[in-house]
Amino acid sequence: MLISEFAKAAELPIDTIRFYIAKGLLKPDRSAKGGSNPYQIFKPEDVTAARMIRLQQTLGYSLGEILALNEEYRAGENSSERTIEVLQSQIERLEERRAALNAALSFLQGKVEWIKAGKPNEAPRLEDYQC
Amino acid sequence: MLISEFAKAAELPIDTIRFYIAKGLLKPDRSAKGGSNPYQIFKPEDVTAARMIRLQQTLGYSLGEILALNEEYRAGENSSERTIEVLQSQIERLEERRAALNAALSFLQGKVEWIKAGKPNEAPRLEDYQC
DNA sequence: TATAAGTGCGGAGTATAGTCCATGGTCAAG
DNA sequence: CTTGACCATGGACTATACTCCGCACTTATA
Repeated sequence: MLISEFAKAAELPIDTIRFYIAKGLLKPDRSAKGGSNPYQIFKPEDVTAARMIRLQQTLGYSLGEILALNEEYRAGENSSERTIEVLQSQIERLEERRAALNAALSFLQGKVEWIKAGKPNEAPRLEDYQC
Repeated sequence: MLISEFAKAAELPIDTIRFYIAKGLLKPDRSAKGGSNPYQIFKPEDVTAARMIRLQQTLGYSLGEILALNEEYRAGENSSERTIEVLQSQIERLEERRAALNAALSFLQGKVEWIKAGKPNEAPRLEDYQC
């Protein structure tokens, strides 16, 4: 897969892909086909990797953190215990984020209920939700 | 409340507070006490507003979006129907975000299970989760 | 072999979100 | 009335994450 095809598959601009390559987040093969090809070749796994990067971004990680997490993950790949540790720490961080998100949702839903009920005395207060 | 006290209450650097004021995200009173005071005066509600901004940030909104959302909210404050519409759209966006987050969690937890189970043939694939 | 389309690379430019600093004004205590 | 702590403003600076541009090279097609 050449970069333009990969860009379509990953739904990312080519420039962004090159930026990720420069940052070390993506590592397409160079010179496949016996060294005659000067272009970067992408595998289907790279599409998954790109999707993972975007997912991690929406979860609030910077590209630097994503690189560190993914390298940490790769480093622990030969030890299942270490891999599980890495995954668990990522899961914990996501669970914290989910808790904050749920608190925000409760807060907003509480506001809706409060308005629908004809504004009884007390409006929901942000401080009452652990956001 | 003067800015240094507010900074402690909101747990934000003074410079960041000033930055938010410049962006229109916070609007402390100017010249309270009969115009004799040239300083910005913060109310407890401003602390709540600051917390809300940080919460919205962790949920992935940019300061520009937060400003727009909050102004939209204020604009609809005289109409409870409009207010509910605004809140509902914010709630929907948060629910989408929660769905993506839950998908990511399932994916990571699936990976842990897969490793713990001694790596049966199929690893969980990101594409199987709507992230 | 010309020509268009695609690729790689370096470097400049942009947007966002702060962060730091110098200057100068204000205020309360001594 | 001076001193020290606090405050406001403008402008410069930083980091992150792109985004765009120009140039040179490659490859497929006519």
